[in-house]
Amino acid sequence: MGLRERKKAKTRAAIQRHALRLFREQGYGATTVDQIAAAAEISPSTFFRYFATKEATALYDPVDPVFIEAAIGQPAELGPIAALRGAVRVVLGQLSEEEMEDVRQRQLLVFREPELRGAIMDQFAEGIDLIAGVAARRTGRAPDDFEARNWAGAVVGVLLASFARAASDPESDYLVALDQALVHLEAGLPL
Amino acid sequence: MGLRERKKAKTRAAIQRHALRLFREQGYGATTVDQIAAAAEISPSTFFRYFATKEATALYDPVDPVFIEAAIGQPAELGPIAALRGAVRVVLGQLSEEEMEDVRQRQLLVFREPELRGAIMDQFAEGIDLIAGVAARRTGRAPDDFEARNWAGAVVGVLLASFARAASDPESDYLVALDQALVHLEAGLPL
DNA sequence: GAGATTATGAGAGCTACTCTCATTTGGTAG
DNA sequence: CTACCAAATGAGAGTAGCTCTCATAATCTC
Repeated sequence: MGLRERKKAKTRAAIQRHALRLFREQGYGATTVDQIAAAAEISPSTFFRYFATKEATALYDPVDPVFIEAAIGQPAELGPIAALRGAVRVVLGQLSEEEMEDVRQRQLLVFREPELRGAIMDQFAEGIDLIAGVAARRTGRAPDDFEARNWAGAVVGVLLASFARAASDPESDYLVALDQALVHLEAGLPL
Repeated sequence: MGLRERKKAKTRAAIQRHALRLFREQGYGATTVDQIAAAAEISPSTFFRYFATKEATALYDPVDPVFIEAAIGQPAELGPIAALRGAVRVVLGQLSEEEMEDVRQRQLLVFREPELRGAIMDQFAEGIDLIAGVAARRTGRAPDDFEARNWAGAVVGVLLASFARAASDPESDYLVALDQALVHLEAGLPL
């Protein structure tokens, strides 16, 4: 990696770090792009070269692709839910205490700020596609199989409910809740 | 209802009608609030007195509250999924051909435009609360019961997946797909 | 019909975001 | 080391969503 690439990565990280700090300190809406740019010591023009929107600074999550990899890499004999649970365990196990906290902070922020909540949707729409794909492959179905997509919708919905709950109750251990949610789903969601 | 109220309702409807028409004709992003205001023959200021955001003109759905009413009003002996399916049947049965088409058009629009897709999230977050509440009442649980909320998350996720599918495949009969999705969910989502 | 409410329009102002162009900086070939 | 090319940056102008204020006009109440 040349100097150029390293500098870009550093600039990107600095923008996000300052952005998240400012969001936490003074709220998302009250923070302007100009403030973020000033804090990161770049021009406002440059800000938009790194992040297409202000939202994106809060939404960009380097963990996501890693998680998908892990889900695909789970042993083939596992059912799709077991594979997801395994992936969660593997990925979160690799994160340092500090990284975990960053992930959690960003999730809470995104779920609490109405302006950001909206943007989750796109990620979840992608999530359905990805999870349906993983499930279809594991059960030998076509990638656009109706039941696989339906199932993926339920998985994403369940995760969503867990995140929403975690955001409104910061005390809860959201990893435990998330795992319970998947177990309940695996059992066919009895009520 | 006095003249004032009637006029307001008419203005509101006119704004939405013109907005949706313009969105369809030239796309959501390419339509400015000024254009909508001009088409509805009001000032741009007045536009924002009726709709807080441009998005809201596309999202406001008079059918939603009716649907919740119908779900609550279903016979008590039905399971929660059966109650939802019944509510869908009842509500859509009451709509005229034209109203159905309006509802469908707006749903497609919202799911197709990335800028709008985001805003669905808030509605779905509310949806989880509402559906969890209905389910909890029907099964004699606390309103914030973990499993009821988890189940509601799955329901919402499944609906989401159906809508997304319908938006990308306009030929499909999305009412049938929606019902199938609920049946599959009721069966515990076997894969 | 007079006075209190409420809806409206005009316009100024803020901020997210886009685009263009000149300048600087990093990589590379001779 | 120099000369050149490509990429990164900053400055600034412009668009559009959205807010706020204030004056005017329409509706409601008595």
